[in-house]
Amino acid sequence: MSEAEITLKKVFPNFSNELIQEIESNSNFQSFKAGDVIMRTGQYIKSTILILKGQIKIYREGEDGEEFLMYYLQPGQACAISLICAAKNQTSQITAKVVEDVEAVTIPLALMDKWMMNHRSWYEFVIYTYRTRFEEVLEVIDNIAFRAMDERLEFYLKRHAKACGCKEINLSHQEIALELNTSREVVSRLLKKMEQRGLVNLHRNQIELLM
Amino acid sequence: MSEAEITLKKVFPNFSNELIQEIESNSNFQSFKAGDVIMRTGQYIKSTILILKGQIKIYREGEDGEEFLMYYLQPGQACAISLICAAKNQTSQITAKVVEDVEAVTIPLALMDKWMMNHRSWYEFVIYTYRTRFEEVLEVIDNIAFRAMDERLEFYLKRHAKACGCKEINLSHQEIALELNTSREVVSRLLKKMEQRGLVNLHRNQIELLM
DNA sequence: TAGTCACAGTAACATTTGTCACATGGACTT
DNA sequence: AAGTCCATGTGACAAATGTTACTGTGACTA
Repeated sequence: MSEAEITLKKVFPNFSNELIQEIESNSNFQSFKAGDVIMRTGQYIKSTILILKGQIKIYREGEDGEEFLMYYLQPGQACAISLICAAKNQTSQITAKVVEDVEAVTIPLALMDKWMMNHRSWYEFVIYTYRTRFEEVLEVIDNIAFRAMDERLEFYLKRHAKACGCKEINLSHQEIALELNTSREVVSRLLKKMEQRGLVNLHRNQIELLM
Repeated sequence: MSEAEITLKKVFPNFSNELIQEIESNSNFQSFKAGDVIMRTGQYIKSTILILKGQIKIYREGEDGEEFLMYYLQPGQACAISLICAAKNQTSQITAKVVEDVEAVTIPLALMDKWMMNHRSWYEFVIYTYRTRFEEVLEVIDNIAFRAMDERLEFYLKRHAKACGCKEINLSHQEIALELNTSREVVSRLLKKMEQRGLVNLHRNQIELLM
């Protein structure tokens, strides 16, 4: 096995060996820097991306440039939207921005379709991806439909902590406000209340979760 | 061709003849009355449903019984969530309620999975369903994330008119409020403003769209 | 050291939305 | 006709959120 194949196997343990070989011989290994925008609303989707390392933020863009967080992509995952849209020659309805430097494999559209038929493990991966993302998006809807900003903020912080695997969140109030589509002042206000309730400790550019 | 096959072919023109035969010989034709709840949050999904006639409302349920409209299912469509969840033995995260009397075909889980591999037209149908529903859900997110209640109400009315194919919407303010997760008074207030702007005419139990 | 900048805190106010209370008016029943 | 629903209209107020304006503070730099 080549080194690339070993990496793939580690990050995507459910892929069959034949599939991994196909990926390795047909795809591009690429790197992206934090801050890069990989995909943008309205762009045509020509390929999908399998994440090997790093983190990508998927969000919906409002008319005035608001960013509304949908979910994070992490190693072992792929962008559900690109998997779906790729089926027909479609433009993206979301924006993908690199949060932590990323190493990834890009897979051309044509192959994906072929693999669905030929590789059971690819088919299962795609279905699994659809399902989990759909669920995640449903949860997002729950939050904005049924919950007030204070609960949404709590949910956001927990999700973020889970994504980075630690209790210290290094974001400014401004950045959080953007992702929740509210204003910095509101975030400050609510965080202050959370601090009074003993749920967080606030520092400069850092929020320490106590939950 | 049997009568059932002719109906299927008419409502699902893209299905291959072999697929239609398989559906006809393996599935149950069922009817549901308006008001029936076909699927409920937390229930196990054992089958999916292809709609032949009528209309079904898919919504998300809040903790206190709020109903938040996701989308409508119509003839020629299937529930994306059931297609997805069916892959693994999964509980439903949405509720499906019949709006207009429905005739439908229920398809057991096991067959769906088999057909994905054997029938190209089924595979394409499933992928298409995923994609369009995902897009619809993204639009819903846009609405609640970026828009205020007045815009959401307008959007809701337009969508409803489109679904029923007419300009008269026969819903009470109370029903609309439920689906937008707000209160009747707010809906009344906003509708009144819309009437003043010449966008609608208000009658008892009916809203006439002028847009 | 002084200046600058980004981040955070906060008071005051505006706006939107939710809630309560009550009125009106049509449709239907008795 | 009187009574009873139900849908709707509306004023008054409460609560949540958005906005404006200003302050303080730590970090960095000229």
